[in-house]
Amino acid sequence: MPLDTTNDLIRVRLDKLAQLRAQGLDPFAHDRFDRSHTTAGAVSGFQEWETRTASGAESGSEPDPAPRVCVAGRVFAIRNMGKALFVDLRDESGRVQLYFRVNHVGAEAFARLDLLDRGDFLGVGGPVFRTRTGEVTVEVHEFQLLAKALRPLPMGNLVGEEQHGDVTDVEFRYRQRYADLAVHPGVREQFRRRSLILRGIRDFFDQRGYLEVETPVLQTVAGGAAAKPFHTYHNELEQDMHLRISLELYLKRLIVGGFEKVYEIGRVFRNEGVDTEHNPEFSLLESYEAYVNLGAIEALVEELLCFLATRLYGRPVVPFGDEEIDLTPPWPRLPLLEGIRQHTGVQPEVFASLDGARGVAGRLGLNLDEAVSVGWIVDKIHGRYVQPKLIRPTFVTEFPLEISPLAKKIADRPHLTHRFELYVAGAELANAFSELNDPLDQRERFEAQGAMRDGGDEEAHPMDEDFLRALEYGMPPTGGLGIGIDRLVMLLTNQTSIRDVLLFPHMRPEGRLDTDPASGGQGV
RNA sequence: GAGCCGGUAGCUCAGCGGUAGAGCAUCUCCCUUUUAAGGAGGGGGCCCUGGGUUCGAAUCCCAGCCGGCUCACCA
Repeated sequence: MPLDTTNDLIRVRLDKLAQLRAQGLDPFAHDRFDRSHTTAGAVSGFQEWETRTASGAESGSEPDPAPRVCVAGRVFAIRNMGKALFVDLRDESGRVQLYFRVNHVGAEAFARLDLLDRGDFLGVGGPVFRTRTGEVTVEVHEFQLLAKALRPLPMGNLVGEEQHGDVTDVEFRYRQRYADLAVHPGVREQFRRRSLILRGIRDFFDQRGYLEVETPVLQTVAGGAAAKPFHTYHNELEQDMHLRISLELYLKRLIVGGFEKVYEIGRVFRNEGVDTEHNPEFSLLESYEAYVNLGAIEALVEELLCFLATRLYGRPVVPFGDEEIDLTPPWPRLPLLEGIRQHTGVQPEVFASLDGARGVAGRLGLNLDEAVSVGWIVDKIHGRYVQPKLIRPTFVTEFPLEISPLAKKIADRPHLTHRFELYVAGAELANAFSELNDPLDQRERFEAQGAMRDGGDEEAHPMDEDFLRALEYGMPPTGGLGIGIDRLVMLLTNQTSIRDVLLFPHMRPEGRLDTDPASGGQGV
């Protein structure tokens, strides 16, 4: 939305900017400000000086002068007392109060403070003292306006750590995250924790000798998951391309190539709906390790979650609403059909035939339009009746073959696969297989998926000849893991909406922001 | 995709057929250590958009846009 110069609040700010420039004081001309302290550092430094001089007075030694500081930040509140003026200044570290007085800065400079607005960036210098009301405060002797805010920030009143009359409109906060972040230290903290989790994941895998790699985002065959891809086009090559929907197939190519432990944290794109648990682009962690089976991957996930929770909370327990979830291993293993038996009373034998499965699905009130296979039905029943009950971490195991085209068969029950999905807090958090490394079997699976694709299943796995060629060179037995990072961050930070763990969640375009397509304004 | 709820000043919200409101913010004036908020006075609106009903619509009706929640689906 272009700057509305008819708006009073904005016009006043533009006017003040013009006045500053007329005085040769363009705030946007500054390209640096040397800080001696952060705001929090200025306060703590002063408090240390206080205790030092208090003990110095007891021993009768000469007192140090009060510390002088240079601090910079955004102005959050201005309290004008006539010939004195107080400002709340905030930076990333916290806040400090500023005290301006005519005879400290001079009448001319003091008058210039009329041109200061909430939201402006200010750099100041002067000694620190404690006011009569006990607040540690910088007595400003010099100041520079470092940048002007032409728009008023969406904030209510702020005094100390309290904030009143805050912006609560979630649409505003997601669309204008910059303003949300500027005004809400708690939101910045949320994303700092996300970063900490990412750092933790890397530390975890690096400590275990895994190699972090990067694989293509632009692909001609987008596979490795059941999802619809985004389409794009390479002009020069005149080639249709897809954005990747998973990392799987390229990472397994690397296992073929002789890397024995690899992982990637990457953005993937799925052309599907948007809600509190889904964003069209999201971050996925996948790891592959040669010569290990599913049991090793279970142990790996148990360790990873405990490691991350302990980093954040000091113990392997995460908050969940007003309660807590204990992540201490071992976590229970629950075969898929056993979970369904426990929560619906339907016996596993019923799923021996498609007709039996369809009958149960109908009785349970499921929409059968797409019920093309037993596996599909089992998955739906699980999603609806079992998954929401799995609050404590649970490995659901023994997935049907037809919904697991990349997982090894269980030798004595070839309709099932060596696969688990991890559920915590009623949400799927991880998906892992003993990776199918038999290229002949893999080709049959792809062909079966192709038949489903021909049958109208847009999410059936596409044939990938290059991947098959890689398997044909030989891939060792391998354990693979996938974890949705955003869901993981939601779990670890007790958030119920994926938008609150994404800095810039996907939103429909704002009507009036629409640019002329001919001018090429909007990307993607 | 369906149902329900919402969109009014920079922010938070009230108003729900009869001149567009409040608090904070903003502007002017007074005040040299204030603390959500000293005192006095002033300005500020495409009431989401487009149709309709009506003497008259922010308010009622229809369609649409954007968002939230629930459900269906995908991680």
